[in-house]
Amino acid sequence: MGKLRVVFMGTPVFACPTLQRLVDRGDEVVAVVTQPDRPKGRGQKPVPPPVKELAERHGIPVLQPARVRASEFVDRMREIAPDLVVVVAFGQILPKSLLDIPRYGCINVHASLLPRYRGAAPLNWCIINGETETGVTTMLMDVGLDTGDMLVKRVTTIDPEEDARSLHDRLSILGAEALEETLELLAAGRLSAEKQDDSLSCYAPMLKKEDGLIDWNREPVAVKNLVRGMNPWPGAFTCLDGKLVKVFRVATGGGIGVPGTVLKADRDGIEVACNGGSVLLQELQLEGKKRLPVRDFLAGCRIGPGAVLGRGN
RNA sequence: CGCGGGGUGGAGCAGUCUGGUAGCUCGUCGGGCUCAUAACCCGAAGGUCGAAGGUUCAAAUCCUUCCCCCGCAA
Repeated sequence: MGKLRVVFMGTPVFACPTLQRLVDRGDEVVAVVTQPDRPKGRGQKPVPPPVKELAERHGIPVLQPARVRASEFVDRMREIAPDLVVVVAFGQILPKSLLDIPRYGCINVHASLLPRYRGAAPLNWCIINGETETGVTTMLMDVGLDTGDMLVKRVTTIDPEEDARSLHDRLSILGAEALEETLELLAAGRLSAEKQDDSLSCYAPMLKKEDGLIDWNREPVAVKNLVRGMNPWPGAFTCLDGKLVKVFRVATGGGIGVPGTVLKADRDGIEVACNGGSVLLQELQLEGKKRLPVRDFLAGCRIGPGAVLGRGN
């Protein structure tokens, strides 16, 4: 098999290691497709996606269609005529007309062990649900959402203290490795596809802001999993005096009290009662303020036993 | 021009509306107590109040411009 003409489609940081791997391998990446520059952050200035910046550093032509379904874009892809399309966290659904273009199809790197956690935010939901194991799966894309036949899997364990940032970084590397293995198998003619068992599937929808609201009526470990799974983005949160407080790190404790009530506040953390135990807030951020370790947080913000979190807003 | 909060000793904050000696909780350093300590007691050092200009007898505080940080929204 000769050198493949590859088109890479991806958008956020998660996709970068895989693109970088393709470049390092010497694959012929003839174009990179990514989402349009979008207004971001304060000031709403349009910001280029991380994949675009990486592609430009390597001198790869970048396409940023608002809608990949648009016929102009599909036509453009037909002109480019790639042998293979690699998709990692692109952010748009590919229509059949596009999937049919490359001879070897469209291969997607997905951040879960399919068929579990299909969808946009698999790694966050894995942590939130307290999974102890996850991984990445490459698949031959079809028109469904993450329903394509599976090619290569890589498994990894989730440390009980690990948060979404750490898992994100690890899985983005694992994804690059899984894709590389997939391409090697493809080149060797030994790539085999396995159908997904739909009865075992579950979905991991895009995170919404309100998913981060801490429910103090849940068990300590559930609260901790939420905090881990939402760190660093979008962040688990609660309310104090009508103000938003983001919570980035907690430990579980054994204190008993009315859920949401502060039991004590010292250098070890702000201990908050929940269902059947307590949680110690160790890193938090008050609305409009900086993210702080609990020690610094308490230096300026007087909060003591009896205060109640989660009311208001 | 998307909306809003903020920049005050090393950290986090109060003080700004109603101009008039720079304050709190910590940390640091020195001393004391203690079997001991992250605990307690005594003492000390450390700040051109984000920057520049303006008003005033007098500006952290009022006015103007700029820089930086953060929450919301995307």
